[in-house]
Parts: sequence; structure tokens; C-alpha cells
Amino acid sequence: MATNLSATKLCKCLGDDLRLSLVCLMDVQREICVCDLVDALDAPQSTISRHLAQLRQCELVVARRQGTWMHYRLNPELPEWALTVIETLAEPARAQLGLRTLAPVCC
Amino acid sequence: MATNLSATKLCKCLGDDLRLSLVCLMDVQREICVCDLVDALDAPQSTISRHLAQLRQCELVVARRQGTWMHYRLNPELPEWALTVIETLAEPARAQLGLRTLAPVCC
DNA sequence: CCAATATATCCGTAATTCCGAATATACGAA
DNA sequence: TTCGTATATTCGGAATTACGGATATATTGG
Repeated sequence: MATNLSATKLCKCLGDDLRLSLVCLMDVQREICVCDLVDALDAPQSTISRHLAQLRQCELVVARRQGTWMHYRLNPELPEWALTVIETLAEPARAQLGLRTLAPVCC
Repeated sequence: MATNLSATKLCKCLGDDLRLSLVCLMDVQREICVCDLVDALDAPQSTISRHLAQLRQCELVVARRQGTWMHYRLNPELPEWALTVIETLAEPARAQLGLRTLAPVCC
């Protein structure tokens, strides 16, 4: 509710395979830490981190630090419509991107 | 149902102010012809046409020729989820983009 | 066939986005 | 303080996308 997320910005964020994967994984699992994301999607750590930063900056996700780990989840203050979009896309996206709902490795 | 539209592709298409505007205008009005789109959104004709071509290529919209005019509308074979996304985005997008629901000029 | 109108495509350039190795930072443990 | 692990940021270059004037194509009417 307190986000200044626009429709265009949301779509830009979701219009990339890697970012869409990140968001989808957060949609199922409540919270995920970066190391799990890194080995779920196979991409260099810096790439994952960069995309997470972008999602954070658009206020699509929020992070919580626990020691050395960072846990990411969807921003709970996301407007209704944004959540609806994400949930609507989740299924087709998981199929498209071949996302397995993996068990947490770290933590 | 017969589209090979992916979640990522849909979002890419909608992740641009101009294209999102085009789609939103088609969502309200059943069909719009290019000339109306050109003077609704103020952008050069070639730009509008280029973006329409992109939407067509992603199978998000279809065109019908009537004499010299081209009428565009959302692809009626769009998968459920894509339609849901578009309809969910329509309202916030209209507000964000300042889209007036204009009366057809041509035709 | 010719002119006029509507729309599409081309093409060179500008702007944006993306990548990943290298490096920096933050934290806990010893 | 120093080390090791987890994550973030920097940065230069590659790749993608966007722009819009000029031009091509399509269609109708004369």
C-alpha cells in the first residue's frame, strides 16, 4: 500500500527470466536466502545479487538480514493489483522457466 | 489458447509506457484503429506502428484491415492468465499513464 | 494509371539494459 | 584483530531496445 510501484515498473521487473524466477520462488516459499537462490537458478552470484537489488529498489521485495545471510521475500505492502499479477503469472512462469520448488539448502 | 506467449514475453511487452497504453486502450474499447491511437497517445506514427508490430508479433493483439484502416484489438485467443494480468493492470495503468477513454475520431 | 490517405518498414543513431569478474562490505567466530 | 563466509557494488564492455525521419506498401477513388 505504501509503494510507489507503477504498472510499467512492475512489468519491467517481471520481464526478465531471471527476475521473474526470483519473484516466483519468493511467491511459493515465504522467504528465501540468497545462497538458495544462487544455486536454484544457475547464474553467478553477482548477477543474482544485482537483480535482487533492482527488485528491492522497485520495492517489489524486501530483505531481512540474519547474521551473514540475507532473506528475501515479496514486499508485504505490495498493492493488491501487483500481488494479483504476480500470483497470476506464477504458474505459467514456473512451467516456462522450469522452476522446481526446492528445499532450502542453507539456514 | 493457441498462443505461444510466455510470462516473460507478456511482461516485456507491457513493460513500456507506450505499449502498455496501447494495450489498455484496446482493453476498454473493443477495437481501435491506428489513427485514433496515434492521436490519443502523442507519439509519431512510426513509433506507434513499430510498437503495434511488436505486440502483434508476440500475439498479444490482432489486426483487421478495413480499407485503408487497420483495426487492432486484443488477441481473442489469449490465454486466461494473460487476460487476467492485462485486466488487473488496466486500472492502475490508466491512472499512471493518464489515459482518457476517447471517442473514436476516424471510421 | 494517378493521387491521396493510412499504415508499415528501414536504418542509422542514441539510450538502456545486461553481464560477470573483480572488488568491497558486513558479520560471526576464533 | 584476523579469517572465512555471505552478499553487495563497481565498472567496462557487449547486447538489446528505442527513436523518428524517410521511404515503401496497400487501398480507395477518380
